Amino acid sequence: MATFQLARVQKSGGLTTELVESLRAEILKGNFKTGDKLPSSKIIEQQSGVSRSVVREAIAQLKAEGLVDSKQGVGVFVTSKKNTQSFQITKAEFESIHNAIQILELRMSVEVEMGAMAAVKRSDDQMQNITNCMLNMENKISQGEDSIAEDFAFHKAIADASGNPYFRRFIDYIGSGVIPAREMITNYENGFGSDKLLAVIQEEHRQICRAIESQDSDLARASIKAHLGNSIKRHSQIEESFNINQEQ
Amino acid sequence: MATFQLARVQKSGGLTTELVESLRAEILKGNFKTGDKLPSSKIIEQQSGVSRSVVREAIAQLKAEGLVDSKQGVGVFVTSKKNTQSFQITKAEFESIHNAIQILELRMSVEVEMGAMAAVKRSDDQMQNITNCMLNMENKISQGEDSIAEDFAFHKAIADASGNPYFRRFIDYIGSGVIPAREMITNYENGFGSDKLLAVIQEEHRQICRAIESQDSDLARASIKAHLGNSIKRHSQIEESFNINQEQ
DNA sequence: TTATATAATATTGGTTAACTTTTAAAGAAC
DNA sequence: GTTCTTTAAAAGTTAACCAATATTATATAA
Repeated sequence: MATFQLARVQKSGGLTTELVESLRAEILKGNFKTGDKLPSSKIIEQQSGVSRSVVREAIAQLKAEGLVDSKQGVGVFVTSKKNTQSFQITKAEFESIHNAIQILELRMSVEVEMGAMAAVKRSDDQMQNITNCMLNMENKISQGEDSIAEDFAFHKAIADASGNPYFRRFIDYIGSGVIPAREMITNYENGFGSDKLLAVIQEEHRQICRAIESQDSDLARASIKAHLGNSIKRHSQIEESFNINQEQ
Repeated sequence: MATFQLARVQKSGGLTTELVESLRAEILKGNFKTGDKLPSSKIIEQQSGVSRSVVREAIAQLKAEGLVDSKQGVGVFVTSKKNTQSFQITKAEFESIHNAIQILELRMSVEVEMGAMAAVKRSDDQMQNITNCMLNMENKISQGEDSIAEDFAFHKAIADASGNPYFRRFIDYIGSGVIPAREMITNYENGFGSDKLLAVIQEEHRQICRAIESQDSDLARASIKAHLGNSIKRHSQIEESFNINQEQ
């Protein structure tokens, strides 16, 4: 059997949620391969230190995700088909900070090249659209209103300028999941200066704009990498502070 | 509150499954609208005649589907189930050369950063796996056999070494669509030296291997970019030659 | 010895009941 | 009217139990 080591779940967002994420991570990491039998409920109970109900609910969620299947009297098995029909990320994944960071890494890899392509291929109209989106966001911020949708629109405008519709489709998909998750972050960050943060983000946007406007693909790459890299850093800090709070 | 009438579930395929389907049907039928609060566990127990655990597991599954969300002390609410979208590329798209080029561009953007991360984060075991995949492909080629699956495995091994499961999921999805499309290309290229082409590809793979082995992320980026960039070039040439043939 | 029935065991499925934590709402105090 | 306190309702969690099912070991018969 595959070796495995579940983190002893701690209270934060519900035991079931924690266990779901822990198990899903193990499966996705490959510690349980397709067709493998998961440890029995009893063993998972002991390893994770939770009750049977929690384990059963966690398994129920993974079943609904199509990641595992169970047979009475036998065990729970990792599904074979996993993900060849579509690329899909569940809502719960978007809302977990740890997963959100990894999703951001994927998103960053796409947007970096997307921005470089936009710098090379953009039309004047597309450039105007990008600029407008940036200004829209600036207005919202100066009025103290929520600017998440405008931020999203800015990135979509760059996707359009890349001339490759698959970039746009990818951003559409990833972004729609990121939006609700981001509200959590924004709420968290209100504590230590959300205005200042928005000013930083806006300056990053301006730099991206300039790079694409001057058709400098290397600068576009660098500025988008910096922009999303900073976002990843902020998420990491939140994750760390959560861990510290838990250990108290 | 919305009116509802759950069928009294009977044993057939599992009580939980029955209840999940019953509740999902009610929601999809519109008997519970977006934002509505579902009846409490207790009431569902009574109406459907099952125990609390079954109700809770059913709710857990619906949560995983993104159809509902629960708040402790308040209730379970129907979500704006728009999140059931997914990133999907049809078979026809994969098989069109023009789209295949654009899909390759998306794939390249992901693999470039994925390779850079793999170079930094890889374990020795993961490196060994990458090397093995490369050697497997080499063997297949020298024996004159098809090596598409081994090529795919090589890229997946790098995805695993990146430590980010979303890279692996993305490559799994994109790659599974690319495989059938690639047969077409290979067949086409048989005309002007498939052996020579495979030797080139293999040399590119060796270079990627070396970059990740020496943990040089910049070199990894460059070598993967070259590798997939060349693939894009070949596709472009085929596209052009098709166009020329059509114009004749 | 080999084939088959039987019993023991392990595992998921399901029930029940009690307890904990969170939330919202109703009152009480100011 | 505002703020604090109490209280009830709801989801979250635990524990102990029984039922159904599949595997495995064991005993029995040919």
